Amino acid sequence: MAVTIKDVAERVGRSITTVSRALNDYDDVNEKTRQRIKQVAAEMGYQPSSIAQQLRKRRTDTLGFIMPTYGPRFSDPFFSEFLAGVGNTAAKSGFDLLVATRPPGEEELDAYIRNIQSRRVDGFIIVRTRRNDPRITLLQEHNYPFAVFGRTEKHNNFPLVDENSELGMQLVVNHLVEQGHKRIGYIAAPEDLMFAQYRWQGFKTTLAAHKLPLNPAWVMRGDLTQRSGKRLTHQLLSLPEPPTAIVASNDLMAIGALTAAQELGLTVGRDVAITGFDDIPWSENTHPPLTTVRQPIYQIGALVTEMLISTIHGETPAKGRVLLQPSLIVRASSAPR
Amino acid sequence: MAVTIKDVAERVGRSITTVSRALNDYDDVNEKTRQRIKQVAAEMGYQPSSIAQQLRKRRTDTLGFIMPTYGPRFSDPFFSEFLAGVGNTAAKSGFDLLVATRPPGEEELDAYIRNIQSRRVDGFIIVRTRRNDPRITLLQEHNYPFAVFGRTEKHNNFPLVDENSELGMQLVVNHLVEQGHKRIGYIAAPEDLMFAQYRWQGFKTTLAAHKLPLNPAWVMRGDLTQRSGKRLTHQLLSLPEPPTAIVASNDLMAIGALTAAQELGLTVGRDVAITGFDDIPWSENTHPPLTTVRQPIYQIGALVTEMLISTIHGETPAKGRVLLQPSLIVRASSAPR
DNA sequence: AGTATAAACCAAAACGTTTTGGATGTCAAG
DNA sequence: CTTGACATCCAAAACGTTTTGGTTTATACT
Repeated sequence: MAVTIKDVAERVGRSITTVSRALNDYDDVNEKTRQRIKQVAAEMGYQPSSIAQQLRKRRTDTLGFIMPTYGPRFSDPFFSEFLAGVGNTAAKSGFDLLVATRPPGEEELDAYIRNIQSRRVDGFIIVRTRRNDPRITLLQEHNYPFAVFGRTEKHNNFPLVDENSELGMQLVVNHLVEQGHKRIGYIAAPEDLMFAQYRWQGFKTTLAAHKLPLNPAWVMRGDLTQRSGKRLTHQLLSLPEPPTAIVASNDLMAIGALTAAQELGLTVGRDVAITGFDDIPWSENTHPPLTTVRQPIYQIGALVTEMLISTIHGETPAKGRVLLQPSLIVRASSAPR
Repeated sequence: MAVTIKDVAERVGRSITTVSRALNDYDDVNEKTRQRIKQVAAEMGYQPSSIAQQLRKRRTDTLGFIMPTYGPRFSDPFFSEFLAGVGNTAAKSGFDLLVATRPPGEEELDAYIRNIQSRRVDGFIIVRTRRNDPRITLLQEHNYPFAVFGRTEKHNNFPLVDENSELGMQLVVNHLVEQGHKRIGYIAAPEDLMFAQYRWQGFKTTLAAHKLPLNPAWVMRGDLTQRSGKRLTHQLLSLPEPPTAIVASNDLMAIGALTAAQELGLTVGRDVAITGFDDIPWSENTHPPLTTVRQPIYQIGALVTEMLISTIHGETPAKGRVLLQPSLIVRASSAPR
């Protein structure tokens, strides 16, 4: 068995109380004793049992992150970067990270309930908010700390970070209009995802601001994968009067769109413009490179984690609601006509 | 505060012992009492405190996974897929997953030590083995359960999964030779990574089997990123007598190589062949699509997790050492000449 | 000498479980 | 009426900490 505080206490001939207090730098222990205790503890390789500590301190110093995964071969570049942001920030504040992967739905919610009721973590990080998000409802009912990436329709009396998607889309549409495009199509994200709404709003509004028509036939809805981007683009470009530019609501679908356009013998950037949203690393190296909107995922992960830790500590986070400004990355997929 | 076993006990007018035994289906409690206890527990939303359970049971039912991350904007498609395999398998056996992100080195090893000494997890999952891997040394010294993805040079008396990289490279080289290539270059991975060795071995051996020359000038060493793949390919193709095919030891570098070749005005697949290794999702959609070797990352993650859980349970895993057979995926980047 | 003050230490309680080793009551058999 | 056997229950210990509320001893001050 591992070495416990009792072993150390016996070794130095002091009580476990004194050992504990020495190691935690209380000032009611003699300096010499403290030195000796610290030395012996180090020699013996003593580390307090985190479990016993958690039980006694009534906190776990652990954050929960349940990743919504779609399908088994799940490989979303979003998550590894976000995870790095969360993990590094948590570690900096002495927090551990408990990660699980669940498809959205009942199983997912069960995981939340069990983790709450068994007090396994001190709080949760929520990503990819959905309409009427059941995770948020649940956590609020239980009065459990959490922080969110992605706006919601509810009263936001909880810490939240989001990108300004409307602005992002506005930048995209403005850019396309500058390039002379007048027939602009759109590939939307699944309706229940909150960001789908905001991006769509931004698109629609900006189009209207330019007094450009919004042909319903030019609007498709995909499931965020390349495959669906490709399929829908095939449809769009086969219309009698196809759009000259296609705005996809994420990079993966835009990349699928690139493929589709090329399969139809079109040169992207000249015959048709295609744009994405997210700026995943891949987008820099597509053919042609993809015009897109950059979201600083790593920083968002870090920020949302800081906010969660503040609320766990009982502080109201300095900023309760942050809207980050995205930037347009212009690349060859929307080159001047 | 959350509801404890004591609350349930008081509510049903039984001792906490009886409640505990009822919920755990011991047979020394009256069937009626059990029913009632279970019902009340459910109504009250009682879940045993996982921490108290862990303390008492002397196990955490938690696996540790410390991801070696290079640099802050870290986004390796390998990890999200692997993580999904690990996470889902762990959940199936009732294990949680504690994830951390550390750059290889001292900090990383510290994290292992602390987690071991504070008995935070029951075992570790190790990936991307390195030469003389200090993580393995450490875990063996402490006699701590772990399972590994990637072979090592030590006696393997621990569970281990790897792909047969030699075979993978053999398939690649055979394929290129069939296409008539005689001058084949190589972009190696960092020397301290074990898989770098095996892939290099496979390459070298197969070349020799075909009695083909191995010009030292055609061998470069990269750091697994696109950037280095691109840079090194520039160098390779600028040689007075450049190779006609370039074998990269992972997909990301191969993708960098594609870019470099195109920048030099070459048509990949016709003027020069380029191959990768891993078959990340991206590789299917490069221009041209990348010939590569498929590793079933998700399954590997699942398998290595099963093995770890077996060893934690004190069983010797059914198969202590698994070598998976990769398959060659031929795409246009190595089209017939 | 007596008393207040400070320094150094510690026993015991508490956190919420599971498990050990009975205790109690009932019923049937002798 | 006694004895066993069985069913049902439970008090207490243990897991390894931290914290509370002390006690003891030495020192300084009247």
